[in-house]
Amino acid sequence: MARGKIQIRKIENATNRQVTYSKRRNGLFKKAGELTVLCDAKVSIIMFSGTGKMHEFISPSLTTKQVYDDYQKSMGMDLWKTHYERMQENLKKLKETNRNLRKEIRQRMGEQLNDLGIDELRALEENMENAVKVIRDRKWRNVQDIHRKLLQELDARAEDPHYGFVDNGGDGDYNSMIAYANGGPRHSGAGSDLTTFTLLE
Amino acid sequence: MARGKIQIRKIENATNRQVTYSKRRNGLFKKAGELTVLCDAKVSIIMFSGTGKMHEFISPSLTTKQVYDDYQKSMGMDLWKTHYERMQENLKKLKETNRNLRKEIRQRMGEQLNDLGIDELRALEENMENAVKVIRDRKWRNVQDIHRKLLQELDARAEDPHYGFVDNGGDGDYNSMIAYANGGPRHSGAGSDLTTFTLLE
DNA sequence: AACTATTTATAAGA
DNA sequence: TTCTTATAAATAGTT
Repeated sequence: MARGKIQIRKIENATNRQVTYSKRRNGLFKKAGELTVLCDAKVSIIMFSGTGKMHEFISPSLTTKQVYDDYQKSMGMDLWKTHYERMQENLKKLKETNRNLRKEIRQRMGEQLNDLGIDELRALEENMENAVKVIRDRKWRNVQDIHRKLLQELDARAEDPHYGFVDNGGDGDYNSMIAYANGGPRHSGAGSDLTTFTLLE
Repeated sequence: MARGKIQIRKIENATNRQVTYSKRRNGLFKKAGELTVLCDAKVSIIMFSGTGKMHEFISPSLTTKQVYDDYQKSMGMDLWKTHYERMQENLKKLKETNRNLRKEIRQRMGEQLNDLGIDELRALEENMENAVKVIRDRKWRNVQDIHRKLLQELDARAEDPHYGFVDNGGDGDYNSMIAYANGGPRHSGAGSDLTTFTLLE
């Protein structure tokens, strides 16, 4: 467009190409600025040179992110936004659920009972008593399993001439095992060894 | 830029403004296309007219999303990605926590005890027995509150000549209240009225 | 949408 | 990079 017409095809000389890029970039941005003012329009230009350098134009009082969000809305492809919003809702629900679960556990530990009416207290008591029965029963079944295995072990030793059968005075593995299952060494103080049931953070 | 110079300020006549927008938009896009070819560059233009209509230019073999992703990378302002990733991690943690809380509640209801060893079973049993005591105690304090209020009410009636004192045969409010608190009408079947303690979805 | 007088952009050279 | 300038291109106002 001056001192001779040029063909619109890639400029082979790298230096010329770079110079032309620079000049025309300025021209483009100037035009974009004029368009913004003359026609009350919003323009965003992002460009990368052949060497990867980035340049941008953005109409005053706008941000590129804003333009891109509007662009997505305009395209109906605000995929990202809906995804994001759905996620945020999900997060809120999960936190709420979490609070409720923690509250229920606290109540089942005998704390924070103020919110409960008498009906609810009675229902909770009954439910927990039943559960304790189940747990106690399970505990005893465990003990019996251990007992049975222990006897088998002892039988095996008795039948195997490799092992000598030793009577250690009635306080052998079996009895101590039962004692342990039935209570074991109690810890002092209010703190329990209930590590499994510590509230999670 | 022809038939007279113009000032670069908003064109007041709406029709003229619209026409100029259209013409200059074409000019801008043409320049962008030439720049793309001549300089081996990548250009993305997004623009909105004053009336909100969107138009875009994008160098061939590119997508606008691609350009904006590159833009973010170039700016180091991967605002969304970190935000998004943080959110996703948060979500994962909450779900995990939730699973653990549910499991603990199930165990406290006497279900899913298989994962527990004998020590844990014993600790759980003890913990729950203590909790049941607290709950039972709280229940009785509630009953006593109700009792006390009832007596006050009856006293008030007795002292107020407006109310006649009626002996309804020993099965009045007080006794039925106590009976209710102490067990009340039981529901048949396995289903309980434990609505408060239903696991949340 | 076309025309065209002018203004503007810019290629090549310094 | 910037300046210069001849010339190509864009476009404001008009039809």
